[in-house]
Amino acid sequence: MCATKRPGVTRHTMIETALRLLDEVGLDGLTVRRLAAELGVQSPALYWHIRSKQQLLDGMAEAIIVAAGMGPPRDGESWQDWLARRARAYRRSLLTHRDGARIVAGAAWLSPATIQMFNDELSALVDRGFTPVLALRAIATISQYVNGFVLLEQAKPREPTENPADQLAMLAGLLDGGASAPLLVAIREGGTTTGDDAFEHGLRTLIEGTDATLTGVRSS
Amino acid sequence: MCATKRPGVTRHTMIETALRLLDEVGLDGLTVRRLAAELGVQSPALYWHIRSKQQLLDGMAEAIIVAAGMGPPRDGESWQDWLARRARAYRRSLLTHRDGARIVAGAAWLSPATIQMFNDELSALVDRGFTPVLALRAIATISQYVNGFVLLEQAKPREPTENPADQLAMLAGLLDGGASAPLLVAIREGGTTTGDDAFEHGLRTLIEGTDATLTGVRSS
DNA sequence: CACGCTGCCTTAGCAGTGCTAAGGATGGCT
DNA sequence: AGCCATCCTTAGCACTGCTAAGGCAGCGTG
Repeated sequence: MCATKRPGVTRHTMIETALRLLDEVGLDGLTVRRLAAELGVQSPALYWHIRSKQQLLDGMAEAIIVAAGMGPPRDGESWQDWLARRARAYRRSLLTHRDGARIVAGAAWLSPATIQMFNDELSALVDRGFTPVLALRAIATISQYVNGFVLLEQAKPREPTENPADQLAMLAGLLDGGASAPLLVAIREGGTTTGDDAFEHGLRTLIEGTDATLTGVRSS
Repeated sequence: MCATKRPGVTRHTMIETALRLLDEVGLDGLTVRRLAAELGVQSPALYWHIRSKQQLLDGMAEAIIVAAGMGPPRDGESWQDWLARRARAYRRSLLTHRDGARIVAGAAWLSPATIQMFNDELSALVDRGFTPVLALRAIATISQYVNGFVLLEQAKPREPTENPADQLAMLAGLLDGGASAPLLVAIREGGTTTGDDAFEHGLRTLIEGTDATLTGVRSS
């Protein structure tokens, strides 16, 4: 296998170049013609290597997932630490490329290797006291959270939100409680719905909740 | 305000019709021309009422959010019950329309009324012992989870997944542990990553985690 | 050596997209 | 009656993903 004879462009270079191009122009600007130009060929040439653009996007999604380097926990690592590390790695990988979350959200991933890895991860959780169903749901829930989180995080600011201070003032005029409205207080005290702090909060919440569920199951 | 003179099509009817059309043709099939035809006009006529298609999608997103009927808790409702009810209502509303999650995920919502409601919700949580930042993050985290969950839930099955049993058998051949691979056991025991049960699991996890965080803050 | 065959790429073009420009019709107001 | 704002039309631009058909290299075989 892996018999790359000597074509100027392969599936692999396509995906690599597409991911690089993605950071420049964003998902909406990533057209087949633009990618072809970047590869030094005409656009229909790409359809020799892929069946459709969606197939290319699927490949990019898998590359992003693989790049996260997830997998079973290390020796001696608690499942809490591992799940947190895994979630952070996943988010990092999504954030690495512009619109990364949108790409994996719109893909029908599931390469055999990914499934195998997923299964290994479940095994690790089962070894640590999870039932198979609980393990599946724990990982799925966290993944769904990370996906949803980064998706909002990468949502383009529709209008470059002029001055943040102005915006706060506008909110104060709008809301009932004036400057003491909880939303304003929260924002003033550094509360955000994106960024590392907000992510860590949600992640901690999920892991603590999983912990509660797990001990509940054990004691029953 | 509300001076609808007598145009054949208004912003409101556009959004309503677009949502109905969405269920038929999906987000990818929802074109301006198709919508115009549905309204009995030519496509450029719509641009008298909206500046761009994205603006239409934003309107649809807000309609979906408003239709969820969220808002502050009822009298005597615990914050746990309320957050759960809110999350379920949100998911229901997203599921009501095909590709609903994709639409709200791609929108820059935030109408003044929505912000006001959001602020009221924070107030309710603050009344029940949350700090403003904690309240903001609790609601944001849950919303992000719901969004991510339904997004995957509504992801189109790329190929209509022939026979489920065949697929299970194929997985069994693929995975290391054979038929006893944790992933297979989980699936066989009714574990899914979409559907009501999976959703309730993640929701419970999040609320229990929030509970833990809250009591942790209180006791410190 | 000439042949044909396969792999990779080209040119040309189709159907469809969001959106704009310019003008026509219809009504209410002065 | 005349004007003007409102709402819709026709025509068309630049662009999209994708297909059809052909060309041109390099290979193995007669």
